[in-house]
Amino acid sequence: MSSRTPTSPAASSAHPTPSLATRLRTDAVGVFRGEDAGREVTLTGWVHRRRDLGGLLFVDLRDRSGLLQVSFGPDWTEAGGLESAHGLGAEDVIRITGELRLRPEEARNPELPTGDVELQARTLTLLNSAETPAIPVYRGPGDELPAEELRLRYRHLDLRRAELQRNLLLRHRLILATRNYFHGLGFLEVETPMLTKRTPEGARDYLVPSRVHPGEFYALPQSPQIYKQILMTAGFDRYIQIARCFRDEDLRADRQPEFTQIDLEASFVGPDDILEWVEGLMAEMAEIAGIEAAPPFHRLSWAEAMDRYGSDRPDLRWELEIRDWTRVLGTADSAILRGAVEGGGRIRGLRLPGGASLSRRQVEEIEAAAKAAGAPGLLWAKRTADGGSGPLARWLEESHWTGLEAAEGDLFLVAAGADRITSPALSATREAAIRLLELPKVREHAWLWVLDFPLFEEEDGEMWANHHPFVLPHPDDADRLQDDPLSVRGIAYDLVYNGSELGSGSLRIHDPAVQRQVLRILGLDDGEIDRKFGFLLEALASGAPPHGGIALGMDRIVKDFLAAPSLRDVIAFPKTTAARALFEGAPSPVESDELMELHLERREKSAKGNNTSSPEPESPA
RNA sequence: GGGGCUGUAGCUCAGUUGGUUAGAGUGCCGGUCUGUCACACCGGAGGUCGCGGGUUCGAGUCCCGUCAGCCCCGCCA
Repeated sequence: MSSRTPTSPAASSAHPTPSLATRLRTDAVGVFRGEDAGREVTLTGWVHRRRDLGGLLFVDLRDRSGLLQVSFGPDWTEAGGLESAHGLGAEDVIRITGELRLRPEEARNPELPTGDVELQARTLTLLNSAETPAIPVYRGPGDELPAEELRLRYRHLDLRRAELQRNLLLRHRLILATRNYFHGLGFLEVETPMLTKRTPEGARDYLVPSRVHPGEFYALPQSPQIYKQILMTAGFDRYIQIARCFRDEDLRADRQPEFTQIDLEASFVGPDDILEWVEGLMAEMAEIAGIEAAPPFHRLSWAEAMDRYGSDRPDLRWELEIRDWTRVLGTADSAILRGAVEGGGRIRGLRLPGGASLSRRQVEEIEAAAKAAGAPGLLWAKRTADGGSGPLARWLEESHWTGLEAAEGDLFLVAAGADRITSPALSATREAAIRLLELPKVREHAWLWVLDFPLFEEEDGEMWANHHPFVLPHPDDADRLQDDPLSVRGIAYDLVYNGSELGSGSLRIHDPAVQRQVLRILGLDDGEIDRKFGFLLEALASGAPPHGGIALGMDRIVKDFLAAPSLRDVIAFPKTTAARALFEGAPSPVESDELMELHLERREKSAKGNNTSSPEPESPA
């Protein structure tokens, strides 16, 4: 038995591919190399491409392992096989028996892993013919991909492409590695329900009507959060699940309504236990994906991240940092700057050496990004040979320029006011400036932990849990919980890779009294608390161990490791931005008797204008 | 819910200031071809210009509406 190099598209490390031989074939097509010449094989696969020279005919045979050229000719192919080979079309499914031969020296193809050999077909069997594919599987150099709508509509064809096969193979290997890794650490995989109780806060739930209980609904889980905490109280001290989660919110390129989390929780842990486990997992995953991850990862407190980068998930591939110029510029004779400082705000900004080369139009593009992030405006100035230019420059005396440590050619981008406004604006400014100036990266793979998030945030006078209501208050801050809750940090941590949030976790409250207190701060009265969280409080009161965990976004991990443009490229059957499945056509209307059984009634959507109600393919009259 | 981009042959795209019969490449069909690998060459078929309405002598092109896909804001504890 010869051990061959696997040629699957994502085989980037020594991960052995088992033989794909079956009763119908002796091998997969992509495994063959020069040393296999002389072997008698039977292979199956799809017709990828055909080159018909009349007397000679070549077919690129494809399966998930790769491509292999099959040659047909009168000297080695049975007459019947030769004749039907001329009629083969793209995506026909065939089976070929013949001998692997070294290709003539001048006819080898160095671009193909199997390019030194070809299968000389003796017999050909058409296992299934294919209609002309609606979208091509083959993609020539310079060919654009078909429209995304068509790729989703004909997903069975799009998924035949090597790129998507490679993506899903990597995904498989990462999931497998995850299970092995946590198994090795003593974690147990426990499944939790998909038909669950509606969660009172957070994202919109997908609801499932109950047939046996009129008017009542299950919810699909947004995450197994409460279940895993209950598993901790039950004594399963290390839990893991590759968990499917659902949130009925509008989509983005990095957001699908249905997604997969690596969900874990452990008892009797400190935050560093979780962080180190996850760092170890990321190191293993990164190695599989061929990217760099060297624990321990850099750590920033939430406050520091907001201060230096304006974001709770800064992209540290670039070093550019926000500076505090409150002292330096607070003396400038500008109403905006003075007002900001007098109002208790700060003056912060970015210094961009060489940034003065940007056109006014480009600087305005940066300002537009800041405004889109909620800033009323952005002040800017260029340091030039004869002083300065830009809206900010008129307020600047020479002493200000000195305080800014300005050099000729610098661009200064400044925002003034409360941090909660200027931080997001400066983060957007930072990203736009990096893009427009094409600043060089200082590293290709930036791993980061962001720690100590505030427990609460206030919006329109209401208190909200920053993460979720179960995060353990930081012990140093716990005495302020009642009087100054907004200043209380949680023992919480986010994993950030290249500016993308890959995971989020915390230690949890295990004292039912503290849990009740936090829920009260969030505005729930005791009745609501018992109704909505009674089962959790009951579990905590039964002797819950200190515990904590994290949830990592599997889809995003695969997407970011592949630098794929969209989550749709790492999910086999994704939804569109309108949450539709174009291939199978979900969601779809149901018959009214089915609705009746579920105690539901369809309400006509009130029509706009003087249109009557929308047409509905209901029961035929 | 809001903003933006896109929609023309199976696929990818062009289509000028509103003006004769809407084009190209590829795929498809037919033919020639024994070392191709984006095979080559010859010939052919293929169109509800997303859909509906309007302006106009005349609309792929202008206007209004609508549908779909994508990107963004809101939303996503």
